Amino acid sequence: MKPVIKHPWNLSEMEAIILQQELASKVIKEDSFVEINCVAGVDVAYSDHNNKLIAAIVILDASSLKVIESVVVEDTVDFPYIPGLFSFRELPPVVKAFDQLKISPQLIVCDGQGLAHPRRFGLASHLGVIFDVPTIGCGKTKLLGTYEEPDFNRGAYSTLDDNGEVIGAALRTQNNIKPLFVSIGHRISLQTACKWVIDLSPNYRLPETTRQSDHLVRNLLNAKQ
DNA sequence: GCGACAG
DNA sequence: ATCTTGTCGC
Repeated sequence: MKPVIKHPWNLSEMEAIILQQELASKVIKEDSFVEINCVAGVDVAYSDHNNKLIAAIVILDASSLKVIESVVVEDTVDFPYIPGLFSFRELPPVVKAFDQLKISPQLIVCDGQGLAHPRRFGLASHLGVIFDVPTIGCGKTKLLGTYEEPDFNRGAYSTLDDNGEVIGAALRTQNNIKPLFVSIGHRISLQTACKWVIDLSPNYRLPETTRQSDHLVRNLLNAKQ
């Protein structure tokens, strides 16, 4: 699977911000897909000693949640961690990993925000726009915005707001645990995104997709030490 | 100026 | 992300 939009990644901070502003206009904030059979989960881990990132993608069958394909890629990092420019650090190895996949998913679940971003273009939106595939942003913590504590039962949610604009939701994926911050990535509405995240999180805080890819990268890191 | 700040 | 200390729940 290859990106529809190609652009350089080795940009200055200012160039990266300008590119985000250009690409942000391409984000589709409504449901725009036909059928979702396979869902991909993406996660990236950091190799301690060397200067490497490890990206893992897992593809699950949408109805059974069984893993049907997975790929792990190790790559160098050159972009620093800057809040708001996260995708320029973590997406290059993710794009390489997608290139090796046989199956093309109809939905991608990301560990990182989508619209819940200062320029409304977090990692999930960035990935969705360059591949033109529906994506959902899932953050364990928020980047910005305010929210009311949602009810404590699984499925309860409250909106994440920034200057009166709804940019995402604080969604309780399991009873009595911290909410997950869900936002639109691309080609999906917030309502549909939350519905998918609940369906993909039967036993865990994170969706099974990102949980499985998290396991993959951790196993590889442990095997190397 | 001060605090906050996806991973 | 990773590390650490203390607390609570299973």
